[in-house]
Amino acid sequence: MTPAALERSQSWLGQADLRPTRQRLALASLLVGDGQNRHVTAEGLHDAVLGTGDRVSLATVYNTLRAFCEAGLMQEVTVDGSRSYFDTRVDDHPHFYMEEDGSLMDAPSAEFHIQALPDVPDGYEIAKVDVVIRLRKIA
Amino acid sequence: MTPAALERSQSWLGQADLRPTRQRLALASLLVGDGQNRHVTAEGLHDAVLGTGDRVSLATVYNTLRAFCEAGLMQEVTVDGSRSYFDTRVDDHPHFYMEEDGSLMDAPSAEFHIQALPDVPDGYEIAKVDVVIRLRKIA
DNA sequence: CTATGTGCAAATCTTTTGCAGGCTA
DNA sequence: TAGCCTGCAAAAGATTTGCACATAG
Repeated sequence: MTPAALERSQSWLGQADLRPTRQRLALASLLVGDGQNRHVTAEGLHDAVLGTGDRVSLATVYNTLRAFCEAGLMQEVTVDGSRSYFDTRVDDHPHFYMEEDGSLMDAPSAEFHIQALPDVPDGYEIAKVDVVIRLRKIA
Repeated sequence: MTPAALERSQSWLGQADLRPTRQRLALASLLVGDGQNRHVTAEGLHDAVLGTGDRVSLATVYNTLRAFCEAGLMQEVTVDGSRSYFDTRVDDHPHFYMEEDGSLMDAPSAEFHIQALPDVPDGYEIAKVDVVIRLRKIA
């Protein structure tokens, strides 16, 4: 982990008053160490952290991702019934989902626009609008 | 099951060359017996069929819903990581999801419009655009 | 009769939880 | 030191599967 990545990870955790433990720093540096947005699954992040030589249990990866979401550092994105994805970008934005390999990425939202939303039933308000654009490889 | 519901169920299965077994007819009549669209979970449909007095195993409900999807009679909708929803309406349309009780319904799509979609990465084409409008009860 | 369906129980897969021990502030 | 974290293994929940029996065409 570079010094810059360490510092980013520490301040990211600090924002949410989460203690900078070894495991959290290891995960945070993979998530925000380079300042880029990431979309990960628990399994994928676990593999990635093992790849760096750090040892973090899968249960801790799950618990930590959940803690990051509760702290508002990440958000969960539902695209595939069988797995949860976690996104380091926390505003409401559309996603591309590659059906081919199950990867998820941000769709350029500048070019995306919803012209009109349907009327919401009485007594309800919109919590969030999820847009997932499923992509298929052209044969 | 009314004669009309039976006939609708039979022709629905017939469209897809699925044999009209007792279990499939029982499920189909709950899904399309009255000509309305339905959004169900496997568990919910299983409870419903038991409520009518018919006996269908939960495994068969799962297998049958999957068969209906493969046959193009229904589509799976992903809104909640922990459960699958199945929709009898098979075109691409937006949904309302009530976070409060986990129910799913069609959003009036006439009033819904996407003005511009982001550019799709080279080599890919859009398979489907999923829009889920999450609703929260106003306090 | 033969290929399809069905039911049950067991297997799978992802995610959560209980609890004993470890570590940060 | 006190409370928060972590790891492990076990639990939990949703869905799938193997296999023997049943049934539609």
